[in-house]
Amino acid sequence: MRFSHMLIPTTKEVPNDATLPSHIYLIRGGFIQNVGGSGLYNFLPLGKRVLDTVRAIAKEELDAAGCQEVDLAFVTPASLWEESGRYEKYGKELLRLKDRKENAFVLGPTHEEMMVNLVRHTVRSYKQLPINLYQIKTKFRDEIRPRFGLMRGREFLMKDGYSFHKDAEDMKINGFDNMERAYRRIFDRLGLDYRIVEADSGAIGGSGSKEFMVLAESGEDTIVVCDHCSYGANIEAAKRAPKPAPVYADDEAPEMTRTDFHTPGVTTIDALAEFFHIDSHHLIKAVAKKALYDEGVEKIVLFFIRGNDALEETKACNAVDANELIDISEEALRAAGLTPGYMGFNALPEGVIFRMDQELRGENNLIMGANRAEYHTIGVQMPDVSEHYADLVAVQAGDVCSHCGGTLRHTKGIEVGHIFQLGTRYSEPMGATFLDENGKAKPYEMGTYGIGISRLLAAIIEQHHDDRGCIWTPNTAPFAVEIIISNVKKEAEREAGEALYAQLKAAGVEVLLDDRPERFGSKMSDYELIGIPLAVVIGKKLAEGQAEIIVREGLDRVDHPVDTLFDAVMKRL
RNA sequence: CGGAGUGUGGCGCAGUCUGGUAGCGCACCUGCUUUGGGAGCAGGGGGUCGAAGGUUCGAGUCCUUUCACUCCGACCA
Repeated sequence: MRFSHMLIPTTKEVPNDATLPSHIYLIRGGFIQNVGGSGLYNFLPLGKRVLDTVRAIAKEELDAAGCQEVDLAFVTPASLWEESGRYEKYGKELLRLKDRKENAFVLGPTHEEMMVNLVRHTVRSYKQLPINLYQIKTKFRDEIRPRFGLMRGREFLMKDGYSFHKDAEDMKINGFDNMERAYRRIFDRLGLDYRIVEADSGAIGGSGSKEFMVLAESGEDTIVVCDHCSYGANIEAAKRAPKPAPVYADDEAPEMTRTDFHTPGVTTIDALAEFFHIDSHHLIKAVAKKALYDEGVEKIVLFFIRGNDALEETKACNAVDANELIDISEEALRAAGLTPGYMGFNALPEGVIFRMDQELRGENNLIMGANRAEYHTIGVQMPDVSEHYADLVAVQAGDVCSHCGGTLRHTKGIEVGHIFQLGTRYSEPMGATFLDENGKAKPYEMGTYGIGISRLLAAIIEQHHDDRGCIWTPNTAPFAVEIIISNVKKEAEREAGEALYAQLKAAGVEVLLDDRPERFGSKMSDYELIGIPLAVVIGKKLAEGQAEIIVREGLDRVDHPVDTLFDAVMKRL
């Protein structure tokens, strides 16, 4: 391909809303173009080439793992979503629309319902199972806040796969584990440094899920990793060994008899710790939220955790089985009969539900709000009622790994893949069954598997760039090599460049020839910005029979005789 | 949705407070020179000032309404 004929609108200017390297370089390098803000992007020729490459790698590995590609309708009938119960639950990210006859549709953000519908009409017998279907298709999610370019657009290319099995064991082995292996191969081929972590199952439902996280400082997800073993988890699902009590000299661990204590003006954990001269480990923090349920039902819920812990909102949301948790104002708390700053789980007003962190179970000698103004209760003993307890807290850096006793730390990741063991979450409500060996109808055991194809372009660049631009990994680069003719008006340079270009093309190499009448500086800058792994510069050293070979990673340059350039390039590909 | 801000040629911005004939940089077009790190000179094209309404002799500027986008928090591949 000739640069002069290709639409590659590189710019010097940084788009003012772009903060991440991937966003900046993909725009500046002419890979993508923003469409009227708001998380919509056009893929220009360079971006399309990379996208197709990533897509092709995913397809190859999935097909090799026994999956079959299909292509489902993008506009999907709302009735299917009502069957699964997600029409309401999914929230505003789901773009709902009506046709001219007022029939309701949604733009598919994911396609569990569609795929179950496909299979329930076509698969009847256990003999046809397992089956694993996927598509690579544009999805639409009306994101609350699109940002970071391709990282969180509203429209994006996603591979979504679904497997159907006769029982849970087969789903785990031939579905879930098989996909984990396929995903490893895909991300390995893409050249990414990633980590597989335990994850929350979120809105899609089901149990047992893992995320593939590309490690990058700019990642939107916080992941917890162990510095000693291979444990890794999204903060939303991370576990730790119970937090040990502070170490006290001799027998100075606090002991108290239960009583209410006058604590005027002491409304924060820090103030409380200071007031009683006690480590916040022994305090109970109350975090109030409003939980939202289907059909507009709202409940006030209190979460009780240690004073030195922080609430992990996804865990908390799961603990009360809510669709969503939102913040609640102090006024609303007072209106419900609560006393901000002095809340505890004893003598709670009617209608307020609560959960306590599981690590508090069996503890005593704690201090907690007394549910009346200016009083805290000391010497609190935790009640022994199982349904009140759940895992609620965010694992903190320095906490202890529950697997090996090592130290946990936080790091940031970009979620590029997610695999779920779904079970019968969709097949059952949607009446999708097959006949088993005994002729009995059973719902399919399902797995579901996603890869953010367009997001991967951003993830690759987040991990592979320098201060000049992109550095594509060998298997993802839009071209394998770029030939830069320094000055196209010099016949000799032009001829040497054209000759090498013809040779490489004939050899089947994806090669870009920069034959533009630009100055050398702009061509080099564009090369560095676009980030093709290898370049050959035909320039002023041609007089001595030399050309220059540049490796984008590190920008190392070596001179090489022109007459053996072709072989030298081929050797480096 | 809560908080903050911005809408002016393709892109980035000034002009708005204090109303008086729309400007700068980049990009683009033409010509000449230049060609190893985003060139120089000369000439040129391109803007319903987000939208609607109002005040005024006169509105990019003042008032009202509205829309969109961006940034900081809750969603997810």
